[in-house]
Amino acid sequence: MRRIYTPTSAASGVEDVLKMLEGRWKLIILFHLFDGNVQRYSDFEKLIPGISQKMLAQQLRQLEADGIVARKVYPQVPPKVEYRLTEWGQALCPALDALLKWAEQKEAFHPSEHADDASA
Amino acid sequence: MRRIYTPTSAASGVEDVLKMLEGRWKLIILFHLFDGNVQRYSDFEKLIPGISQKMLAQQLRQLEADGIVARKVYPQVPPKVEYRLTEWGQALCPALDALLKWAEQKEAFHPSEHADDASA
DNA sequence: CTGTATCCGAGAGGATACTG
DNA sequence: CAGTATCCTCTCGGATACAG
Repeated sequence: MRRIYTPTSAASGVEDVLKMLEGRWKLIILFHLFDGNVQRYSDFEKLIPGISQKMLAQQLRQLEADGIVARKVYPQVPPKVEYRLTEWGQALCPALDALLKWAEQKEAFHPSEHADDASA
Repeated sequence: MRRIYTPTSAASGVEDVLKMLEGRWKLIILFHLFDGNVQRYSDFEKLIPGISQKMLAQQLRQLEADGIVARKVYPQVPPKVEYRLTEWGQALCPALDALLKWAEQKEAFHPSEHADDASA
């Protein structure tokens, strides 16, 4: 019995959890929190050039509400806020890592899709 | 050096690959193809009650175009079409598995969030 | 520095009808 | 059976301005 995914028993819960990772920036944000990394709001802005403040704040809030990311505010001026993975969030690292490895394997299965035109 | 994710070198490629998994149904579909499972169009309709035909076909096409899912058409009537993971798609299984394990760990970190009403 | 508020366009996704 | 076509709605996400 190699079945790992049982639709009737797990699907409902799995879909819920999966939704927490949806959105254009969630995974990207999480990757930058990988491995215990701690980032500030402004760090993300630098690390993820394409993201808007609205999206960054919004995604961060959702991640926080879902218990994946922890937000720590330092009561000082100017404000300082740190983001890091919660315990459960860190449990996501193996999956993040597997995803990364999969991404890297793309070249192995689809070599030089945008071939080297250097030879021309 | 424990860094696994290198923004400057991998981000561009990783984001691309990550996009292939975005969308409300992609992962769900993939989970049903887990472990070498082969499914027909109508199987998915039964397995994923909430999905519309449009979305099912569309997501399947994209997955196919991205080289994650293979589509096999049997030239007969009535038509028969089978879907399965490509080689690269199967390389996703470890990640899918890790995601599943993570989802299951939710209870461990957030026990009985919707408390047992059976006691009432 | 770390956000929030508002407006706006694009596209995701749903419902329904139709076809080879 | 396995889709496609069309329409419609709603949310996602970007841009800009403002605030504690």
